[in-house]
Amino acid sequence: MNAKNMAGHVIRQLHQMSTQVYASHMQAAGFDLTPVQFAAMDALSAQPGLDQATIAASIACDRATTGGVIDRLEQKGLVARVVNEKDRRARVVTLTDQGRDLFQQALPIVAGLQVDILQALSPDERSDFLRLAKKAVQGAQDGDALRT
Amino acid sequence: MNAKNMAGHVIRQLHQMSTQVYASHMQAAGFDLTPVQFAAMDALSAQPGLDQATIAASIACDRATTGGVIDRLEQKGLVARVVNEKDRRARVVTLTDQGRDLFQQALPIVAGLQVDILQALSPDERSDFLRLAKKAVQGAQDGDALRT
DNA sequence: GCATTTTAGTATCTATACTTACCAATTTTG
DNA sequence: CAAAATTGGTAAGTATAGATACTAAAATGC
Repeated sequence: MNAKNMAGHVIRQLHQMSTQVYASHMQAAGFDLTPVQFAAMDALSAQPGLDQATIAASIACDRATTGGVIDRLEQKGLVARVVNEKDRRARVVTLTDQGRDLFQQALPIVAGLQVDILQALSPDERSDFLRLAKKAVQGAQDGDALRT
Repeated sequence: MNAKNMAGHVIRQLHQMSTQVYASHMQAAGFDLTPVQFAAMDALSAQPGLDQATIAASIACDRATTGGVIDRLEQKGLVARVVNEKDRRARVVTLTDQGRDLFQQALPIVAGLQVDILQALSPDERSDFLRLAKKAVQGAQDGDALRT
């Protein structure tokens, strides 16, 4: 059994390829937004005022990583962070006007590049792959692989 | 179209899950070896004396990343690095005796945990998933997604 | 055979991503 | 209600992962 054929190795390469496609498309479209930064903005667009821990759960990162992501979004002026008066440990995060605008512009680009990530697969294969991938992720969260 | 259903996001989660499963199994078995470090050792086990650029191509990392990986393996005493006298730019990397031993011990653990990464899928689904994933990676390398 | 280009490796910078440890605030418990 | 446990966020440390820029060495072109 060669390491190159192991599931973990193939998944890692898939991930690298995916971020490459994302980066090249987004750079070509003039956006300075990483995949995780976009995911955080997507979560905030759907539910404004989430705290960082809830964002972390939504984008599947831990609290420390999410803190850094929000830091960078705040530095770019795309989100605002305010201490929650009801629970002074938590910070309420919202998109700024600029953040909302940028997200709306980026959304069609990000949605459009998804097909290019799996460009080598036919439409049928793509939907098969996505179904299996989602099932694998879902099953792991229900099971014991991702214990937070 | 929710970001959570996009291919890129699902693939990122797959990757996180995969590294989690790897880390927990390897830690339980008493190994201090990351997935990429293992992949590098696998490449060196199959072809001793590779230079770093060839290792980089083999494990699908760039030269800078691979340099760091080899640094850490060298610090642990698992690989040795010598300047190639034929081409003084290149460094010939080989597994040490200790590295070879450790790799042989780790190999069955790493091979065994691959099934747990896709634990939510049936055997048929697993092989379908791996076939599609490999095709997607392969197609991207032939195409224009991963241009080195 | 010398200039140009390419290649191998390193260094630096940024961005996930996780761990552990810590502080502060809130909840739970006895 | 006070002690204990939990939770939200940050900080420090380590490991990919890539971009860019740099040095040194080798290959190529003319």
